[in-house]
Amino acid sequence: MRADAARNRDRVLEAAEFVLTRDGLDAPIRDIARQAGVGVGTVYRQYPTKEALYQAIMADRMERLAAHASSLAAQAEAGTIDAGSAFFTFFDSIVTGATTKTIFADALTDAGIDAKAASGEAGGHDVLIAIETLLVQAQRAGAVRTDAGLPEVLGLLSGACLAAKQQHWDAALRERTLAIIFDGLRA
Amino acid sequence: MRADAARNRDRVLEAAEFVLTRDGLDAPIRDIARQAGVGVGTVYRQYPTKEALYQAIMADRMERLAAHASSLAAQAEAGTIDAGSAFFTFFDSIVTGATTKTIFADALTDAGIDAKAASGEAGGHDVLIAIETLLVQAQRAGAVRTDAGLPEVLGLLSGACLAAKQQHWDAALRERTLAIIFDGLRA
DNA sequence: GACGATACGGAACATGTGTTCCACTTGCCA
DNA sequence: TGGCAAGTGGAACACATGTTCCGTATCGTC
Repeated sequence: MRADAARNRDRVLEAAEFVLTRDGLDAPIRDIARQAGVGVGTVYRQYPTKEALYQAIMADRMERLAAHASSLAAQAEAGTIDAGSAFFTFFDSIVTGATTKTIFADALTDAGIDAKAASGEAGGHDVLIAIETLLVQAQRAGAVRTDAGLPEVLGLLSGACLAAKQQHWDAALRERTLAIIFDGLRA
Repeated sequence: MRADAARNRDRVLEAAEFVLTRDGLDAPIRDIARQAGVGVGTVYRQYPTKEALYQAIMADRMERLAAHASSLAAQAEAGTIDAGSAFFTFFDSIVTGATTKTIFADALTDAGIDAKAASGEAGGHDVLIAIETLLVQAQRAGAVRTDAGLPEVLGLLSGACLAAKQQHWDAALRERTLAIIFDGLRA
């Protein structure tokens, strides 16, 4: 691969993340290309379709999310933090992220749908596995009711993300609303 | 107004509700016209813009929703049913409706945004006033925590609607997820 | 039944956006 | 440095969809 091609690939990915995060999924490819300072042809050379570009960004986001969740799970396992805090902190951080980076909400929802498609055992996304780990740990620690499964938690999580996104929750409203959800989730 | 014009106006409204409910907001006007058995010109004669058509349907829906909420509020006031049940029943029926009639979720969210725009006193939509009445009654009856305001309830409500819509909740999942939210809302 | 006004249908237009294509440019290697 | 393969930019194309327009059909009245 030529040096300029590699440079452009990174610029396109960066620009796509920026623009999609700002404008949502409906952002035109032309905007992404302009942001990256390249032509649309260059974007299409890297990602054959808009869907592919979107998938690439989602995969990246999901990976980071999974890493965050795994890190919290490991700390909880080690006893550095308690499992309940780990679970609720993660939940909160996702919703907070969704408020500003609107693409988060859709991503999470997509993941949830994937989860349903591959329901039961071999859950598709790493994020989902990581979230389930946090959930189970919190339940073992007695911080979360045991009759709440992954589907319910994902429903609450993406619901909160979607509402936060569409209604533009401020920090105070987010805190109060999450407090209600968290109280419902407790054992 | 000519008789055929009046007949078509009703057919268009009916078709629009059907198609928008089935396909969501992105449904093309042509589909609505075809469903109504008229040309697009006829649709545009009744509603000068797609937005106007959407608003007309939303207004209709909101009116019915408000009527439902008011009816429950009146029953609760009269002591026929208890205020807590009235509130939670209404909440449940909205989410159930959103699962099949996907337009509900967007409508509710829009209403919520309107509410924020006209925040404070003279809340715009009748539905919101009716919901707030149900909420206050339930709080007076000791069935709902008093630190939950209308914004929080609307957030939870539209969040649940949006998640139910996008993740295609079945009845069992809806019931379990709402149980968690309701537990969080209780005093 | 005739006639004017009203309404209709759907082709045509405007616009936005995903995708392709190719003449031109640029990086790499000998 | 010269040559060519790889890469680029953006015009052009394809297509979906909101909206307008007008020749034609229909309604209501006399």
